Amino acid sequence: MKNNIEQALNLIKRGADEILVEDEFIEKLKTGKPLRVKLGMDPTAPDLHLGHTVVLTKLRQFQDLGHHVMFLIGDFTGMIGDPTGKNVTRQPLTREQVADNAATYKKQVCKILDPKKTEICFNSQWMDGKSAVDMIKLAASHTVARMLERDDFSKRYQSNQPIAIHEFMYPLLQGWDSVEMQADVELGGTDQKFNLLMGRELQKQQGQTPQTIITMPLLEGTDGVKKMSKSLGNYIGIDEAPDEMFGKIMSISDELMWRYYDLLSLRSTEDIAQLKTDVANGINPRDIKIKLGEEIVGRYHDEAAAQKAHENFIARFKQGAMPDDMPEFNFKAPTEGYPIANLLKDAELVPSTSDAMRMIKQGAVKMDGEKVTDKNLTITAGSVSVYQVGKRRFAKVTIT
RNA sequence: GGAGGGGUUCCCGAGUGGUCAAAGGGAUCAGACUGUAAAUCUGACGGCUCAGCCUUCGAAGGUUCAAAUCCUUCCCCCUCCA
Repeated sequence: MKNNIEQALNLIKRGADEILVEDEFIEKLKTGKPLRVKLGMDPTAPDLHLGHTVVLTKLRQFQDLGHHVMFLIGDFTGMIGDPTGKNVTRQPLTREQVADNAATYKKQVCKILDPKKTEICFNSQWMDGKSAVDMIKLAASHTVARMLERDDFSKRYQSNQPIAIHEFMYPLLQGWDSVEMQADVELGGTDQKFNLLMGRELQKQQGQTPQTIITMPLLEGTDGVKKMSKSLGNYIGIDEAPDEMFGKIMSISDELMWRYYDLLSLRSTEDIAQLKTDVANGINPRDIKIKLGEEIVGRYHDEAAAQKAHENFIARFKQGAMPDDMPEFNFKAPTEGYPIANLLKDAELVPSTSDAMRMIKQGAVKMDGEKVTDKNLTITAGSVSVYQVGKRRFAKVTIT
């Protein structure tokens, strides 16, 4: 029994940034009762990438350990918007936007969590019924000075950026959710620490045992340095096509792969340790990365898609095969023929004819598998060929 | 309100009248190699009807044979003081 707890603790701690308070958490585990584990998300942009799934994966691990998982969709708080201090006060979402996003969220989240074992909550459920008096009571529970401890509030305050009064309510409301949900554990990103701690405070005030908070680090993007984000273009979206997803995972460095294993894989900690040993003993890290790729693609698509993505990858990059399907184009040639540079540009293989010229110079362009060396080449009507730029860009072009 | 600093090609950042399509780094792309779309090395990296031409250095004007660099006005950011 003691061993079980240790194993569970190890799994939970894997990749986690902080567990507050760990001793309390161990005590909770020792009771053997399923813990009520909370994760809240704002239904803002429902376009998830792997970075967002780090906390969800942790939640899934809890689920697998037999705990009760509650996924909270902050449809009420979403109308305020977590004041992340990105710079200015956020535009509140409308009810409709929130409802739309919430539905998308639910669908995507079920790819990671076991839907049958997941309780989905909406905080409008208890917040809508709150009176003005309740709200004032809640607001009275903490001081402005305490709120200003929050990093982004203090930064904004110091730099004379506006902080609307209602933004102070956000952490309180999030904390109140924990009270309503009687959470034993709450997960969040490292940036959520303040809000998570607020839950502990409010729970204590209400005579509940304060929740354990577990913060998860921000996942590095495919570049291995900056955090994964859409705007940096280093993300892997969970809606991406299998081949693309698999390829992107294969493109991460061998080093970063272990980070992804820790934070995204549902494999046991022992299993991962074994993989590390294997690599140390000379197994090609590529093969270990393939396993990761298959797991991830399998989760967001299915087993067959994962298998196929793997095969396609091997075929294309190891054996230089062409992909099964590629974009097709139909162009009308002028009498003197279609200049190759324009063809490549029009087929969206390169962004400009200048780039096409460069690619030809660098020997990156192939027409039906033959390297193109003449940049003044023109294609005459009646030609149907496959054009390739680099290893990854293909297009089938018919000239009429 | 006062004083000062700054806006350069995707990002950071050099560049104070011609040798500037603009150093260097990052990102990206390509080639080689390989163990992979890892790592490493090499190269490319504004556009075009591409050995030539055209357009860029916050915006608009101006000086000059010649301006990212000088002048004028405007817009925007930052630091310090009040």
